Amino acid sequence: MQPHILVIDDEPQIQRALRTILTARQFRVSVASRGNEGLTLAAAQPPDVIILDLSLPDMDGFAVCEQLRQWTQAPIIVLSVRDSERDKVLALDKGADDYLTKPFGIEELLARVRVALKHSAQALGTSHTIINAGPITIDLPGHIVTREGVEVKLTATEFKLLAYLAANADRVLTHQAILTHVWGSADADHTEYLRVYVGQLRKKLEDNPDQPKYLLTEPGVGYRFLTND
Amino acid sequence: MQPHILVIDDEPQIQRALRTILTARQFRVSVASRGNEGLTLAAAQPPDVIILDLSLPDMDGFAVCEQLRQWTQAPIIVLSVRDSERDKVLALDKGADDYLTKPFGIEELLARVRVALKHSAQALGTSHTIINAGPITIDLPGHIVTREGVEVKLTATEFKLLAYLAANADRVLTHQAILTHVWGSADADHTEYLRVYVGQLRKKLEDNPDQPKYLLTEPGVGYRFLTND
DNA sequence: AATTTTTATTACCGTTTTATGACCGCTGAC
DNA sequence: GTCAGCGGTCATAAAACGGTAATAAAAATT
Repeated sequence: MQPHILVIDDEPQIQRALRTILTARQFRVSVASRGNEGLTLAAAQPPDVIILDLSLPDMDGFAVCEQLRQWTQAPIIVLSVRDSERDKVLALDKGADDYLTKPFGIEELLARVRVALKHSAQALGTSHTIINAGPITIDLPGHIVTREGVEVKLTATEFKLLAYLAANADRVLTHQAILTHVWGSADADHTEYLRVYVGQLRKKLEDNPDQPKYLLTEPGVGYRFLTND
Repeated sequence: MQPHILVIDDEPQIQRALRTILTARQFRVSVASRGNEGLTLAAAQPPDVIILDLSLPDMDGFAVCEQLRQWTQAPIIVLSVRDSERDKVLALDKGADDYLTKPFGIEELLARVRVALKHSAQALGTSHTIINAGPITIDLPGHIVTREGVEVKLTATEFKLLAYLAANADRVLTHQAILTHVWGSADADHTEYLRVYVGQLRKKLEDNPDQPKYLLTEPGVGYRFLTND
């Protein structure tokens, strides 16, 4: 299957140019003019790479980036007319993978898209937006978690934690990795947060929180979300 | 453990600047002035991120990139005075993950290093380094050890020890080397730890712990993990 | 401004793990 | 033979780890 690229940019000439060039290179292309539209499209058809313009009519590009990162790890290439270092650092720290200042060479963009695709190929679970594990269903873009069909209400942090574990299902995630991803690198040593929040998730999701079947502890290492295929 | 960054650049002032800044940010830094030296260093101490200047005294930066990609997937951030699109495309297609034109802002570089580290962390989680020895299977990233298909529960230290022995399979590892790697340099002389923990591993892994087939003692020297049946 | 929800933080407890010492047996040197 | 040194085994106290409940602080809602 051809890689799928989502372009979020409101300038018509950029839209046209990118669509033409990317289609010519055999990519499947979706285009959104507004941030919200982009988020919806991304959720409906998970792209392999996202090209995101920072200046959008309806919302801040940084915010779009942040929102996307709540549930997808697809590479984000940010485009912007602004060359300021502050913007670059901010975008990259909000989860962007690359930052290109307009005007840019089309061959450079394509090369950077190739790099992004290489990365997205490495990160497997990216394409699944809905994860199942026994009676539990996690709709990542929709921020909805259900157990035996009924919705389970999770707080923002609980969801972020579960989303990260589920996006890397069946793999061990170290305390460090989880903490830096969910709480930020400043809290990388607060393993007590993990104990508390994993406990809360277990209480809400597991049939028998004492003997978890899905949210497993890997003693001395971290945690793992089991999907029991 | 602090992330390790390898800088390959021959300009003394860049060397100095990067070393200072990166060290201040708690990274472990190695510096090479020539391409060959860089390749050797990378092999000796695999870095988490490589910062590579394209213009080197002894060899072409593109070639260094290509060579590195033969065996490592560590993210490579290319630095160059040349802003030409051709160079960028070439470098990225040769395996670089990012391309920064000098002069660059130090905060931007740091942000891009953070992005690279994010990628290298992900790559680690997905690569399936599995070691086999007779009935024993060791899944290093998964932290899972099985014997005849059934999972063997190991403690964190037991696993760390076994992982180190298995990662250097069939080679003799001295008491010193093992102790510094698993327990840290402070405990480098406590060979009694080794006796105890190797014993525990044998009990859990060997068919006949008295006559080990895999976890061998090298009298007076150290231990060796055998994979050859 | 008051109330509720969420997040950060602490204290405590049971269990597991780790560090560590005592003891034992083998092997080679004298 | 015996003794020293090395490696293996067993037992155990101390420490670390993970789970849970409670509470304080902050944020969001009303």
